[in-house]
Amino acid sequence: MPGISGSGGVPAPEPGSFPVEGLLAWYRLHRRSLPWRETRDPYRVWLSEVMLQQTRVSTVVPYYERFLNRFPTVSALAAASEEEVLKVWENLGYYARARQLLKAAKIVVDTYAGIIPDRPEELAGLPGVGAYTAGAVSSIAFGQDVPAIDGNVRRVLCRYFALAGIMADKEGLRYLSGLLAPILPPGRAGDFNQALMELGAVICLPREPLCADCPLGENCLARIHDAPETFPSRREKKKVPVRHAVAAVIRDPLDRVLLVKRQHRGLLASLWKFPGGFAEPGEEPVQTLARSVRDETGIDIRDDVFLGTVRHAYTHFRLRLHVFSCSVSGSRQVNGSCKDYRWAFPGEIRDLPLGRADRQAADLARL
DNA sequence: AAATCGGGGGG
DNA sequence: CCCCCAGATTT
Repeated sequence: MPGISGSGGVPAPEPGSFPVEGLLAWYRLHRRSLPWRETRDPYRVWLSEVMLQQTRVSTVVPYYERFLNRFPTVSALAAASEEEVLKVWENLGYYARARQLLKAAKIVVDTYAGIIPDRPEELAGLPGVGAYTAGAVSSIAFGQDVPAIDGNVRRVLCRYFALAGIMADKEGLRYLSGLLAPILPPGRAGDFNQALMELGAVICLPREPLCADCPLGENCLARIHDAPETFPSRREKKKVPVRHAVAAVIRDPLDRVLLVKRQHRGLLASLWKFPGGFAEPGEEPVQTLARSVRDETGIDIRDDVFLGTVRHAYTHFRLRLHVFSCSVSGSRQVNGSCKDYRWAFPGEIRDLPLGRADRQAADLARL
């Protein structure tokens, strides 16, 4: 069991002392008005929770509106193509969410008769729905008495109960879940969960918590210890490497440009890209250009002109994408191993889903 | 348990 | 530059 740092003469926390009513009252008064709070439609709640995974509220709002405008119901989504969904998702990141959401929508339509299940165990069986999302949808849309522990809730609980450790692994989350179980107000778990998240988002901030305005007040053990910002403990930071890659804007005589579709798994899966790839150790960009384009497409290029370098930060590496314009030397026939490709006009490129870096490369090439 | 998977906003 | 965000999945 994860340790509780109840040293220093501070009494161990009593779950019974948790000011549930105070928190709920604060939430009723201060809750932000957000699009997904105007409804209890399970599809809309589900969509919001998936979009909000590792993504800020302010970022999600416009995507949420646009997505619902395009796919108003789970059956409308289930009938969509992956490329349509990815295009609407473009620049929101973590594109596996979009592909899994589409898969899950098809499952709901095909095996649940279009009815989104209400129990967390069944929800968690859907692609892209983990413990948090299952609890959130179940409690918010269906009023089930289950917890939903996201990063905000984890931080609030770690502080209130002065819990040592990171508490982000399965064991830690199970412990927090056990802590919440006796606190959850029956029939109001949806509001309670959202209240905890809202508190983490606007009061119990990671760096500088606004303790003076906190409805949990003097009961918070981290505040009593006078060190709320030290909970939960942080992961060690690993330094991220810089990786170099090239992108080839290859034009044909009709002024179309060659695009290839990425693999269905891995980074930016199923999005489109310009031909090219990562540099081998010690390789110069021009060499990378010729080699990676030939490897990927079978095409030999000529007349390469350097257009510029796009810098982009991913979670576990930083990218420097060197962009070149060029034309085909010899046959325009694309390799059989390159499954999905197309010669696209600039107008068509704008309608295909691209990652941020490739989109910037397109801008550099004035496409 | 650790790595992977995006992108943007704020300090 | 750094950090973190309504996490899930794979290795």
